[in-house]
Amino acid sequence: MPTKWLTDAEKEAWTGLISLILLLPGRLEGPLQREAGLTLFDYMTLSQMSEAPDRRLRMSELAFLTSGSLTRLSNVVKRFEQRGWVIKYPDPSDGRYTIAELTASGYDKVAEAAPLHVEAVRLHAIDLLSPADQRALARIAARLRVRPQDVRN
Amino acid sequence: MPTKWLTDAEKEAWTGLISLILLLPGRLEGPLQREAGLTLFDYMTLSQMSEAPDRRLRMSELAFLTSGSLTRLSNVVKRFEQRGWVIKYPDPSDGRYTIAELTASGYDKVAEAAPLHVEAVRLHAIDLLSPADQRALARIAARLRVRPQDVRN
DNA sequence: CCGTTTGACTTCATGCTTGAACTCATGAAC
DNA sequence: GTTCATGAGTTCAAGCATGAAGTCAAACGG
Repeated sequence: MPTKWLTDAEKEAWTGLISLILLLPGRLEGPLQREAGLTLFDYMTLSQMSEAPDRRLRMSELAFLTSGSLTRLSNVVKRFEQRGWVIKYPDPSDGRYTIAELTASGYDKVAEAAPLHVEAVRLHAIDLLSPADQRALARIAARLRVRPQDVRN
Repeated sequence: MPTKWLTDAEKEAWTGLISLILLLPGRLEGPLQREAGLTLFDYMTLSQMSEAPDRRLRMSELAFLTSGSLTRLSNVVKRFEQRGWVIKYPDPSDGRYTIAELTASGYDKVAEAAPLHVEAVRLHAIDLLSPADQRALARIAARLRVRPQDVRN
């Protein structure tokens, strides 16, 4: 079964997408890493917790919201727990779930890191795009977030 | 100097971009990793070499083309060399540069991996987007590739 | 009840990535 | 010429990510 190759237009979208994927993580993570000692994924995790009701979420919901695997999240939250930013406990209503809750110290950390992140996002992305580009980007991302069925990975 | 926060429209572009960055690498890398033992960055590196004149490039050009750091590239190319996919030698015209050249065996490897990659790109990206989306994506990526000055990282 | 299944985590070994600190070739300054 | 400065590339240690295999709690079937 020969795979259908890409047309020129598709190829341009492809190269663009790949370069975004390879380039932006480093650019967006740099300031967070240097000045707050956080990875981008760390920041997104803390940020999602800080916006949740009572600043807590089930691990599996958090994994979904951060687009990460449960394995990855488990490791990250373990490190947070060791630094005192998060506490973990079984969900009282169903012991199969684990709840991760942001501590006051964890909240302080997000608040410290947020301006660094916003500034980096402006510098490397938002401020380089027109409003129409921004709408297109949001639309494109929404379409790609939907994962096709029949996929293992 | 307080950082300017994001408007709602900017925030949607931002969340979209972040989710792309966190989600797509894993999806695009899965098939390559499972069936060819390559990372996405590995594949892009081999692919760039295979398309270059005489299938060879200076390390620093290759780093630029793959959007990677020289450190990263050096490690990756060292592994390629050990597997016999690449040979390295100093540029005869200027000993400060190092040239990395794809071997026949390395070319075979790219040829083997290419259909896996194209299929994954179709499944997870291209085929989910309209032609207008594809044009927008290429345009957006082109704008973001331009790195702002005054940046360390 | 008791075994089985399901799904939510956790752990661990392995491999990759990163920044800091090197080495080395060349061109420039004196 | 000798010393410096520059920039390419490498190495190393530390930390992070991943998939496979494990644990454990609740639901389900008989």
